[in-house]
Amino acid sequence: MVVTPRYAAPVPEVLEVESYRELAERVVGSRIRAAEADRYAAARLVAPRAFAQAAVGRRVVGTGRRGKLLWLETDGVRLGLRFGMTGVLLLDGEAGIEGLFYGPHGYRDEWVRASLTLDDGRRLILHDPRRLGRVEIDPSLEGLGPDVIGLSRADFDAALAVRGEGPAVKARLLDQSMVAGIGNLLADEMLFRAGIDPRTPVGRLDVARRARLYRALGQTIRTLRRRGGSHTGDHMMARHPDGRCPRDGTSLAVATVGGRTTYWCPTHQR
DNA sequence: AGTTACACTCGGGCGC
DNA sequence: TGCGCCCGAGTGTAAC
Repeated sequence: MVVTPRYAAPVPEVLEVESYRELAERVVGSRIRAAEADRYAAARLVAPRAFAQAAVGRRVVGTGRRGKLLWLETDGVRLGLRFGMTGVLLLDGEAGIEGLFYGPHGYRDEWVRASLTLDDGRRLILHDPRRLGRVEIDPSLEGLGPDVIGLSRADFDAALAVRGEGPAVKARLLDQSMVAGIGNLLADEMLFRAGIDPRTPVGRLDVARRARLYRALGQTIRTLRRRGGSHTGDHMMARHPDGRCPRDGTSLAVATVGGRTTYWCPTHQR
């Protein structure tokens, strides 16, 4: 009954949101017959009623994504969707295709925070146990850097440019205004693969380490996308208090870096 | 400039 | 089996 994205990981980072976008592509061409958003999903960005008014009657003509922000392009407005920590996009009632929901929290009707009902009866759903997902009308792309998928070396270098030491490299990777889409898990995984201490000030990364990080970024995106999401990294299984480095067996260090819980290997990440 | 704290919000894991 | 405490993978703002 419910059609799911290719993957619904514990937390939506860019890979998950991209799979939500692919799912949303299925409604391109349909007209929105009804729209709902609860006061949380619409919080501070738009009144629930205003969201419905803006959406109803529009035809979906395309989809777009920058980092973790997804939108539906319509013949009038752009409808933005953010997924917070636990949001998943679902498509309900697609004829002939039966999906099962294997998301991290299962499915409950009361976790539907916003929905768009299409003229053919299908329903696009923002399902979110915690209420940190949001809907938005004409979301601004200001404040979002270039998308991490397919990021060029030039854009990567620009994102890492600093005067002086700058912030910890992990903080910079998580800064959505510099590169859009990297979340905590992807950041730790790419630093793990590159062999770089997440606390290293960006300005202290030499040319060789920048090159390694750029390569690791591309590898991480490609590999985890193929495996099925941002939680499928090599580093993931060791993300617990007594985790050991899958590469050399060292006990992982854990600390807050860039405001997020960070695990790294003190032996090979320097 | 950069880091930290906290707020949001609530499921899930853990300890008792 | 039940209850309460604590954490947090996303974002935004304020304060140090």
